[in-house]
Amino acid sequence: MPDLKPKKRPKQARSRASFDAIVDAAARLLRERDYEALTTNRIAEQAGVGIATLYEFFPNKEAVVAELVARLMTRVETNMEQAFSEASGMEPWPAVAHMTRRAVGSLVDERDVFRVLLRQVPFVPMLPAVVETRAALAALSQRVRIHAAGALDLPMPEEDAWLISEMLYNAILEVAFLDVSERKRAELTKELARLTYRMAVGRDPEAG
Amino acid sequence: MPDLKPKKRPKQARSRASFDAIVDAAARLLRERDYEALTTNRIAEQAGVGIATLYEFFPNKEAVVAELVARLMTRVETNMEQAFSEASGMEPWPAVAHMTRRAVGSLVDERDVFRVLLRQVPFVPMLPAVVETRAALAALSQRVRIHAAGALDLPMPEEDAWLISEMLYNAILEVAFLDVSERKRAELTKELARLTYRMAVGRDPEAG
DNA sequence: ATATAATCCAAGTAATTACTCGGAAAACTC
DNA sequence: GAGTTTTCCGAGTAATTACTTGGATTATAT
Repeated sequence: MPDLKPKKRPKQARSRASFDAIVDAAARLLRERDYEALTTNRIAEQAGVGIATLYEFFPNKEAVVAELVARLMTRVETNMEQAFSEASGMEPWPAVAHMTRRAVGSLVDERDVFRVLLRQVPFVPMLPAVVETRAALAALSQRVRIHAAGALDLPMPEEDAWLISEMLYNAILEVAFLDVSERKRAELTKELARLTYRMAVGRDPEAG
Repeated sequence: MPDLKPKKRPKQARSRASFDAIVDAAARLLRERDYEALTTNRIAEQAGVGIATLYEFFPNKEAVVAELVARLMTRVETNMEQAFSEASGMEPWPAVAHMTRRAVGSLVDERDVFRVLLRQVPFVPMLPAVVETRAALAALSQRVRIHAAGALDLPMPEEDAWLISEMLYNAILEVAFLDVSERKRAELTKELARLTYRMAVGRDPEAG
């Protein structure tokens, strides 16, 4: 694995602009092409800086991608933490619906970038920012299961929570990546929350 | 998209061996390295044939990968069809458990290859063989839902079936990819089947 | 046996890649 | 304003890539 940290943080306003332009350019390129087409020379060109300027701040191509992922994920994390605290006062079913909605919502704007990063770039799913966000989803499903224990509890609490969070995570991605109207996406998101609740609790949220 | 069909099928035994050696070599390389490291020259070298021999049968690198995917997926499809017919006489819950077990089982042997192909190679998830197998999973979840209608039916049958199959598909992959004992994998697989049943039917398979 | 078709291949090519070099220009420090 | 640090960059490089060429070798057909 190559070094994924920027080799130098910009210290002046001018270079901070270059640094940001490089990261933004990488995102812009991923919006329109595959990861395969993402080259350092193209990033620099798109960013309007010389290729040597890119290597002034990043040790290699992967570090640029890692920085982009970090930026995207902090937005997602902020969103999720906020949603989590909002949901803390809710009943289990509205809480799950709310969290699911926010999770999908925090991905849709940049869905093309997320799709390439999370589904094509080998090292991205292993990045701390991504791993931590997935862990938060596992915590959520644990919490729902405890708060609203079903008629029959699940026999393997940890494993089931892990499975539920894996399924939820992947389905959130799929729903966010879909190219449908926002109305349709909202419907699918609600159904996804319902299915998650069914898994965790063992009965439908609208059942007696 | 490049042409994914082999440019020429081998007609003699000698060339059939070369053809197979090329596909096998690609699989062998993917077992140990990323897709990025899969090059035509390396494939030919691993296969013990000249690079020009590879291009005698395949128009490009992607066609080799597509042929490998086709071979891997026919084995999965055969497995699934057999499992499907076996499950046709069963009650819904044993049927789901059986199908899930077979799905995971048909991936584990080549999990390293499947992981790279399905999670890193952009065009593989769109290949007909893969799309068709996923469609079969959607049909399964539909069937379970109808056969064992829950206390409260799902409000959006098609969308819910799609969501369930997406979640099941991804979870099957995750469970198959895990590096755990076969005993642990069997436990996880059963729990996955249970969660799927909960989603589709709205109650636990062991509940009254 | 001869002609035809299938199979093989090592060396080579053109393009692309990630990344470096050597130094100029601009911005801070005192 | 002299000196120091930061920022910038385009030309260049070494390595790697997918793929071609031109022909040799082997099998099949008649």
